[in-house]
Amino acid sequence: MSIKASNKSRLASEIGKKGAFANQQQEVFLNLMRTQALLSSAFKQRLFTPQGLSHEKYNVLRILAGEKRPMQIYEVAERMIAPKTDISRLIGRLVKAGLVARQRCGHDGRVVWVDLSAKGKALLKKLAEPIDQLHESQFGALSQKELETLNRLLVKARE
Amino acid sequence: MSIKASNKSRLASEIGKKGAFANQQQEVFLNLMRTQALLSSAFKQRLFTPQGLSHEKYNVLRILAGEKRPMQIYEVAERMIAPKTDISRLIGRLVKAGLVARQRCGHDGRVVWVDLSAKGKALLKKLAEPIDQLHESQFGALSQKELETLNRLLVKARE
DNA sequence: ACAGTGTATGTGTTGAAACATATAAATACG
DNA sequence: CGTATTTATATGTTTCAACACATACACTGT
Repeated sequence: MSIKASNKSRLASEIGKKGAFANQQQEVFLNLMRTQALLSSAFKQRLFTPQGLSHEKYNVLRILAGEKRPMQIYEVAERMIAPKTDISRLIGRLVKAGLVARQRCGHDGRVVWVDLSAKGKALLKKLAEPIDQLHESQFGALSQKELETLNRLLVKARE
Repeated sequence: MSIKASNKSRLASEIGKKGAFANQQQEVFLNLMRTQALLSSAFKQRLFTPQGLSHEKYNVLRILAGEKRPMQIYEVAERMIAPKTDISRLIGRLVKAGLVARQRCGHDGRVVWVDLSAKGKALLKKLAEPIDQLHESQFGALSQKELETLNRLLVKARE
């Protein structure tokens, strides 16, 4: 990447004030930010806020539901969309909302197990269909092939 | 989209617990969230936080720099990546940091003009090259054609 | 002129994000 | 064994975000 990068940068600076590549990359970056903001705010407004959820709260629930077992707090933190140092208080808020249960481990006094409560499971069940519908309304215009391409390029940009 | 959507939803529910389309769309959605979080946090950590900037502050500066003229506060708000109701305090923080100047309009007492200060311009100039480099490190692995495709699909998902 | 409506900006308040730092338990190691 | 280090969770503090609401001015029609 380094050679390629320096070539591009040099080329960019030859082309003009801001090179073609820099502009295109910036355009993709802004586009990514905008699309993420729009799609995620639709989730927040239509589904999460009405249920007293935030993106982060929902993500904890989703992770626990996917794992189908109690998890340690740090495991949940590792799987969050964005790295989360402040997980204890987030779990605390979910406990307060009655959506997860928190229990100290007997063997290892450091460990806290977290699991979905019945209320948490019920909420996820209630949200499942609306979530699919919202995804469909957001991505329905993209063909399966386009979705695969988008997936591939998004992963590539992360690496 | 509505017919297509309902077909897909029906098909999805025929396939199983969660249909193939719903899963693929969810995967793209999570992928988008993750990639956005990763790329934007790199900007924050490497470039913005060291300069006392946030994404939102930087975006105001970027918008003003692009426009090359004083703008009204609401105009800035409209162009932010995410809709911003709480713009006054954001501008206030930028004024406090000396990065923009705020001036009441004579004719229309409601209007406030905002413009980059010399310090704000200098900061943007200082950041320009590192920003291009970071973009290059983030998107350098994608060909120009791939960037075009990614752009197109991201826009399509917004519509 | 003036009441009503629309527009532009500001603020009060609550909750959450970020970051450093703290506690507390387990493990490693001499 | 006792001390250091690592691991797991919690908290203190500051800053920011969100939402509703408030102010302040301009315009419109009568």
